[in-house]
Amino acid sequence: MQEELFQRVQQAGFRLTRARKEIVATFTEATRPLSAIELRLMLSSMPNKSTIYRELLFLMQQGIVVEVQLRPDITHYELAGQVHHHHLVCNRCDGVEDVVLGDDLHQLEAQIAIGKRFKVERHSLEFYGLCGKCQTAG
Amino acid sequence: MQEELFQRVQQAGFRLTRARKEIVATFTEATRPLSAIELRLMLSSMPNKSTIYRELLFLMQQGIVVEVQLRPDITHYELAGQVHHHHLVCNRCDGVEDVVLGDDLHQLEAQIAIGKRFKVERHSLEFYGLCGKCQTAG
DNA sequence: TTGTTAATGCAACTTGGTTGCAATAGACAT
DNA sequence: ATGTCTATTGCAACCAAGTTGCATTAACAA
Repeated sequence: MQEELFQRVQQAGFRLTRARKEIVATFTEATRPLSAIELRLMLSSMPNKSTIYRELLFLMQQGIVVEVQLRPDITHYELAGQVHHHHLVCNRCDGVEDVVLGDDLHQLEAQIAIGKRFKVERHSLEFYGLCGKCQTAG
Repeated sequence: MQEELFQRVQQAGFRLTRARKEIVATFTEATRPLSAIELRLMLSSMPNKSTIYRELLFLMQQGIVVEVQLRPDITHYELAGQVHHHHLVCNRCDGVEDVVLGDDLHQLEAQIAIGKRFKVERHSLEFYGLCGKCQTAG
């Protein structure tokens, strides 16, 4: 899984550094989007913050991770190429869950293209509320 | 229109200051969401930036404006209580247009509440792409 | 007009993120 | 193994959006 990504990076002429490998590994194991700061704390080598940001940029350019904007002021990142999905963000514990929705949104996009003359390239859809745990936790 | 909002503020025991009036007026006239910085530049009194941020917080607490997150790192604000709508954000000129969608999303929310035990409080949906002008402008 | 205190300006601060540059370390050839 | 080349790193200084403490100002009621 990560091996494939490692190869891809190397075949594109880039190096497989310790930080890079650790970051890719962390994303492939993560079950939710991570912020740059969270990510840094999860790495045993604890690279400099500029390394983290540069690496995230690099991985985005390589199409390995994508940005997701879950909160104002904090950009999160997740592995690219997953099944197209959206996020359930708990307003209490900040937990994030994925949802896979039907293709209604693609129909919507088509309608918008026609009705508004706006060519949709991507959309972002986030649901905010209370996860099961936080609903019962008073 | 703004008069109603002015009264609401005053009846809640708060003052109708120059900045506050100008900000409310600017939002009622705006045809798109505004960032704090844009807003400040639009005000003839050019208040201090802390005033702007404090005022936006105040207006949110009063339920007069709401946040919308159109871009990473910049929070936009628009008048609350409008017909529920979403945004078409042009990736080229940064222009923003509104769309009013059917109630499919509310059905989705209901389904999520049941299927995922997640109680949706609000959602945010933004479409990013090219507006009509930018599609033809090469 | 005056007193009370909400609201403002200012300056210093916080935080997420960026940048220039010298030092380091992958990958490849020897 | 060793050296060379240059991608990548660390560091320190920076930037921009947004926040905060505090003294000053100005709504508004009396």
